[in-house]
Amino acid sequence: MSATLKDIAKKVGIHPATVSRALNPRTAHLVNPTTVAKVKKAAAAMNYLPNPMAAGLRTSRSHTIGVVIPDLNNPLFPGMVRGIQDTLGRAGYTPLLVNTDNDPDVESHLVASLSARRVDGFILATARRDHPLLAQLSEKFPIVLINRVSESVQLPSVAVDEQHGIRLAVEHLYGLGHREIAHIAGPTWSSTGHERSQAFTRSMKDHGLATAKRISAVTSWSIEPANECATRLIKADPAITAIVAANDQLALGSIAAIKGMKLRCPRDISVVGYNDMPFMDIVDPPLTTVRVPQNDIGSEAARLLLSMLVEEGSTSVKQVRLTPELIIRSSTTHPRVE
Amino acid sequence: MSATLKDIAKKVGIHPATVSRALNPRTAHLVNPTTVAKVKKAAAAMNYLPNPMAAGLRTSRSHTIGVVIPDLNNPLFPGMVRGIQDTLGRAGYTPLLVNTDNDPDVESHLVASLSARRVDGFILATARRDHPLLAQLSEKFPIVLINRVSESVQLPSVAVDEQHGIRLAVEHLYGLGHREIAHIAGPTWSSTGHERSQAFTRSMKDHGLATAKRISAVTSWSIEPANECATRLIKADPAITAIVAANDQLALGSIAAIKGMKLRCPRDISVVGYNDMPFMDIVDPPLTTVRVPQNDIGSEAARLLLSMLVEEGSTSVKQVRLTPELIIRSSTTHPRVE
DNA sequence: CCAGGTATCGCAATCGATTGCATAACGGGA
DNA sequence: TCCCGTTATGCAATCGATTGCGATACCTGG
Repeated sequence: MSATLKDIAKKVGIHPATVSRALNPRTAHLVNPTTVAKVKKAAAAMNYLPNPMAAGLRTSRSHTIGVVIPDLNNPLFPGMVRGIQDTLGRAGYTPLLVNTDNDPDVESHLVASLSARRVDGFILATARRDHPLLAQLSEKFPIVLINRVSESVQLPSVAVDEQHGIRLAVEHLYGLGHREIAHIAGPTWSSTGHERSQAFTRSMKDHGLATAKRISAVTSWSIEPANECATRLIKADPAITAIVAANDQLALGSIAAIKGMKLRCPRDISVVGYNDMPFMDIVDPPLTTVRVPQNDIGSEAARLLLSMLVEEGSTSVKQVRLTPELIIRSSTTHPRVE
Repeated sequence: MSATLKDIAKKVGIHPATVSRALNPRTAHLVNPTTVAKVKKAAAAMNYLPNPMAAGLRTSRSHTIGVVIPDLNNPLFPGMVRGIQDTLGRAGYTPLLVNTDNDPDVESHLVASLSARRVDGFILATARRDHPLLAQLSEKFPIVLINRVSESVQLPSVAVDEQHGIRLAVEHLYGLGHREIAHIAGPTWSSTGHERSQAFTRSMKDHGLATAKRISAVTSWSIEPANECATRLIKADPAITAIVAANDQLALGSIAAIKGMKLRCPRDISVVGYNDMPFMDIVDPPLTTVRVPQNDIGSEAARLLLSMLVEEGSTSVKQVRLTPELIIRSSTTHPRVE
């Protein structure tokens, strides 16, 4: 089928081993520059493509990275995947992408199947605050967490400065005149949900505002539960003039709740989201939200993992935090004066 | 590291070849059932995982499929990817996902890199009506096209019955009383754009409606060009009361155009989209659109490719068409009576 | 002119699973 | 009893690239 090292060797009249060395940049200095040139020409002429299985079998490195995503349909993730693919591809690595549907059983099954494929490392976006799988997995593979972090194990990660992001949201609302601000928190098992909730409390306190009974957590990152949650919150406390949602889906659910109660957003209640997923600029109303650098998270994580792959020894655990940015649109305005 | 066939063989006291046969369902009948049992138990005990590189090297099959997507950020595709992953995974295959950004150069580069990885086949969502790469690629690999089809080469494909989808849209508008209907067509280089445009003309003719100067094609599947295009169309022909857009992005662009001209959708002009991407139910206004079975397209394509992988010989080219469905929301209503 | 490098390259083993062929054991029919 | 056909298993080659080790040739300084 495709040309092999042996074919090239025969053509040039040298030994396959020399061809291998000539073609490998790391060992090319061991072979005469003129023969390197001849080999390269021959290789190009026969359009030689190295067989990764043969190389991988010998070196036991597949040049392959397992990328585990909770839900690809969540528009937050494709951006990260893009970043991962780009920088991984540039380094000669191929990502193997899988979906867990937020199901731990599915996850462990898929991780097992990726291990069977002998991936060289993992990028995981599925971390829970306390995640049993992570500890044992991190002993066998280099791992980088993205978007979320783990509290049970210290692992390399690339995430967002949640404190900063939430502060941006709160200060924006405060600046508009809001004082009665509520928070629809994400699931408590996820670090993002937890951190953003904590950050909300802190930011409010910084402004001398209380949060008692103003925080309600949802059990999944989706619209419907947020709708119910926000409805309950508003009914229990009609003084609320603004909501900080822990992500865009929850913001959309909150807006649905507001509409469902025959109120208007932002006239009656302002809403701020988090993530800035695609199309958040054209929903009704266009969502004010905290934009996270999705692409950068992905590429940064890939870079981090690649560096771990070369320098095996270093035990330092790098934990990167990227800075989010507030995107002001039309779901926020001054509180109504009555 | 991980246990090998030899390890198991030593433990059970037999030859590695026998272990291989015992573990392979296709050859297990060649070995004594009792030793099969012993081998399986030992394999499980040592939690043996076959090395796909070694197997692939010998058999020259990687159990890997290249999946080429134009743009993962387009919410249409993650659904298909899901379908592909599920049925491919069930069969022991792993998809290798790549993004081309709709750039032919990037595409050929990525396809080359997937070839180098020795994928067993391709699923391509990037087909153009006349696609030079496809012919040569299809000689070397089994290929299935999804979403789009190719006209220059007859290739297996899984797509949508565009005629039916567009007819649903036109009949819906016609039923509401619209007669002055325009079409924002997709890029002419894509089969979907072309077919939907043709289908629009045919469906209009079936109702005795003319389409002269009522069709305008855009050069990329994105919002901004559609905005300009729709603006031009409406300015040139203010009698228009409804627009059939060739996909949801174009519909969103059309709605932006309508708003930009201080008109209202659907009061002044109704708009129908195509695809039913996520969140189309919460944009402003919620979009009436033709829903395509994204998951089914993916899983059907995977099934098709898998069947091609087993029965090498058959030269029949299966071309599947799935039936779309109209989702009526709030971007369409009766035309205004003036 | 020779010893000790150094540059260049060949040899052969190796990674782990697969598979055609050979061998051995066994059972039944003539 | 002998032969032949199963059944079960072993043997060894093979896939293609990598790499430690050894061999050769050449070069330089003493």
